[in-house]
Amino acid sequence: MQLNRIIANIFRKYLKPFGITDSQLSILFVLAKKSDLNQKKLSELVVLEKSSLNRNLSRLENANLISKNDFPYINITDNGRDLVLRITPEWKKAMVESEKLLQNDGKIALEVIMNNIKQ
Amino acid sequence: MQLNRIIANIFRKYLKPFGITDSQLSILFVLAKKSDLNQKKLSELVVLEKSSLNRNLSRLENANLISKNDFPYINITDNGRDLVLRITPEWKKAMVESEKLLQNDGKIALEVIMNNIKQ
DNA sequence: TGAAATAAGTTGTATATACAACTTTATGCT
DNA sequence: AGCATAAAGTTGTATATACAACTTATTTCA
Repeated sequence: MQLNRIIANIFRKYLKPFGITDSQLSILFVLAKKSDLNQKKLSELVVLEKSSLNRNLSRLENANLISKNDFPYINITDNGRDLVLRITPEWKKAMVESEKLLQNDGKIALEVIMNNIKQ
Repeated sequence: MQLNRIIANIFRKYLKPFGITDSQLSILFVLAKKSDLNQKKLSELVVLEKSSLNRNLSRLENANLISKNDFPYINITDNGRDLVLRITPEWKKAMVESEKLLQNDGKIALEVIMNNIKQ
């Protein structure tokens, strides 16, 4: 559980300059790939309770990163796509830093999965 | 990051009947091993910001699981040791469930993110 | 087609966390 | 010893989350 907090702190550090949280970035990543998802589907994809998702969507809408205009479907805005592009390098840095930590704690199952995906 | 939430939810589910959070359990685990730690040391061991630790200690003290009597050192109470013994089986269940999820769903969730990065 | 039932979306509330500011305690130095 | 400085501990504040209750939208079926 400590690892959860450590990794969360790492991501927070890298994402703070963009005024966005890791949950919100996850949402943008998904929306960048798929359009016309409703909140139910989105909440399953990003594994956020529906009320938490709903509030994150409000924040993202206020920041003009997503649009609720075509209810009930949620779509990313051009602004949102632009942010995803700009933020990805920082996100990668957070990943690298997290992976280093995970490797140090070799007993953690997470590491196995991360390595698998890295191929 | 989704994995963080999934795992946190699993632990919350198993620990809820005991009225304790995963952070608080981490603290008890450490205190069961080592005595006479001050808050500074403890916060490093459990990787909790000092104010978060401080508030968790207040909660644990209210529940009579730890004692602040020999300031500045924190010690677990007999009550606390007893809880650790009773809670450990449930904690293990949470670990098993977490590991299963990591193997089944974690990979898929991470692939979604990795695909977004490739673009 | 329209009412009942179900699902999706939103809001209310409590809790946990981090950062920053503040207070208290400990340390160092003359 | 006593003052200044640093460290540890506490409190103030904002944010994110989950669960529960509530509202709105959709589906089902007679």
